[in-house]
Formats: sequence, C-alpha cells, structure tokens
Amino acid sequence: MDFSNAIRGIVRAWRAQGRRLTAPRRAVLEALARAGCRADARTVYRLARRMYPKTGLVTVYRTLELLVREGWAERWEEGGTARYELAQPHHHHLVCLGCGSVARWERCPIPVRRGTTVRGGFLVTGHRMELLGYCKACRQVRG
Amino acid sequence: MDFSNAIRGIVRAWRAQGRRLTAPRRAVLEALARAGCRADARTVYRLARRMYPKTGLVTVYRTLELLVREGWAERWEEGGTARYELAQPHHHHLVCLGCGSVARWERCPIPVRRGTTVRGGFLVTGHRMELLGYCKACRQVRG
DNA sequence: GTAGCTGCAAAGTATTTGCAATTAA
DNA sequence: TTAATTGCAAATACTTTGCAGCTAC
Repeated sequence: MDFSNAIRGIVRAWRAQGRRLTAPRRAVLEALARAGCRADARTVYRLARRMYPKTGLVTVYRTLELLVREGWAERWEEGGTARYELAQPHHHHLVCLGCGSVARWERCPIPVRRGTTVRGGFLVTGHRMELLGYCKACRQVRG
Repeated sequence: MDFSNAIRGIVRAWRAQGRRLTAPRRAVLEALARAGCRADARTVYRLARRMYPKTGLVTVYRTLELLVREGWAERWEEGGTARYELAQPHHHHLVCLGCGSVARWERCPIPVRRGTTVRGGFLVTGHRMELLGYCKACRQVRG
C-alpha cells in the first residue's frame, strides 16, 4: 500500500485551512501510513518517535482524532483500545477469531450505495464492514 | 422485538452446562433484552437493578462478557465504552453521524455466505456491518 | 456440602484536559 | 509577531482483579 498520495492530500488540505505543519504532525502522518491496518495510538507513537523523537503521546492522540474528525482516518475500537488507519482507498477487513489478526480486504461486496435512503428516511453516506472467521494459519492449527 | 425466546434458549443452555441461574444473572439477561441496541454496561446495570436491586456493576460486566464469549451477545465499542446487545435475530445497524443514534436494521445486504473462503484461505463464519449516514430528524435539521 | 457466583474495594489501562512554553507562518 | 500547537502532569473514565462471603444445586 502506498499512502503518499493520501498524505500529500492531507498536507495540502491542512495548508489551505491554515493549519500548521509541525514536525510531530508530519511524524504521526508518516507513522500512520507505515503502521498498516488498525494501529493503536502507542504503535503510531512508537513509529512517530523514530521520525521525530520528541513527539509526545498526547499529540499523537490529538492528531489522530483530528484526522478522524476530518474524514482522513477511521477509528475502530477493540478490547478497550482505539485503533486508527487511513481511510483511503476504501477497504474492509478480515478479522481472525483465532489469533485476532486483521487483514485488509480491498473488495467491497456491499450493494447499498451512498445517497440511498433506507428504513423510513435514513440517508446512507457510507458503511463499514468486517468479515469474521479464521485465517489460513488458524485453520491449519484447528484442523 | 421480543427476546423471550432468546432468553429461554440461554437459560436452557446454562442449565445444561451446569451454570447457576442466580437472581443477578436473570436480571442482567432481562435488562439486556429490554435495553435495545447497543446498551452500555451502566444502562444494563440500571435496568437490572430495577429487577434485582442488589445487582452489582461487576456482575453485570461479568455476565455480559460470558454472553459474548458464548455467542449469545455481541460487543461493540464506541467512544471508549463497550456496548452490548443480544445477537439474535441477525441484524445490522444504521448509525447517525449527526446525533449518534443507532437503529436496528433487520435486512442483510451482504452476499458473502458463511463457509465461503476468501483472499487466500480466510474462512468466513460471520460478519458485522453498519451503515453510516443521517437519520430523518438530523436530515431535517441540516436541510 | 461445595463449587460456582457475587460484590466490594483496589488496581490497571486508555484517553482527555489544564496550562505554560514553544514554534510555524 | 502571534495564534496554533505541543508536552507534561494530573484528572477522568471504563473495566478488570483479588478475595472473603454467599448460595444454587
């Protein structure tokens, strides 16, 4: 996955909004892109510090929340921990009930389109889905 | 929604397993059924105490986790809070991005069946989905 | 009778907030 | 210059755990 386009887009939008492009923010962006699917704040923090060691955990939280609020990132919660990832390109997840691993799945089998209205007036603007099951490795162990 | 069948099933299964049907557990079951979609532990606690006032919050947590572990209930996490609901009958959710309300949606538009294998060996046994958008009330306010 | 269950209080963990210092533009 | 941003430390919120007493079976 190459997220350089996504990052460029975010940087451009932030510039246009008058937001400041600080070193910690750049580090969090880069870290989020490298972290893969559903990284928790601590993971992003650890990666961000490689790029800018003075980055603080609080700034990681604040930057991630900013990205979610503006739609650049998605937030998932699992086991009492928030997890984040870049939203684009659209994708879903395969969640293994055996080992807990989460894999990216770029197909989208959901036929409900944006702009559709369902169940008495609910306007659909998006969706999120996960397929639950067992990954190859766990299936081999369980037989 | 009538959950009396679900509750009867749970009680029967617990009996068969040798689990004890204590007053707090009955209260939590009943409370969960009455609470509707995605009730947090405190809501279940409050309702359970109406039926059995000595119910403790810790027991609520423990009973809910037991139900999730055995597949009777589903756990969702939102905003740092775990939310629970009875899993049967199968349904999805309409989540309003305006007011945060969550409505039950009994249709299932997902064509990926249990038992299917996707993406190099991942065996699908279930799924969860939510449609994001705006409820009728919020659409009227936003115009 | 006895294992399983309960509830209190304490501990653990994740996340948010107040605020003075810092810094990008 | 100056308002946005940062990071520390403290506060908050949710959930889990240790353990002694209780109770369904």
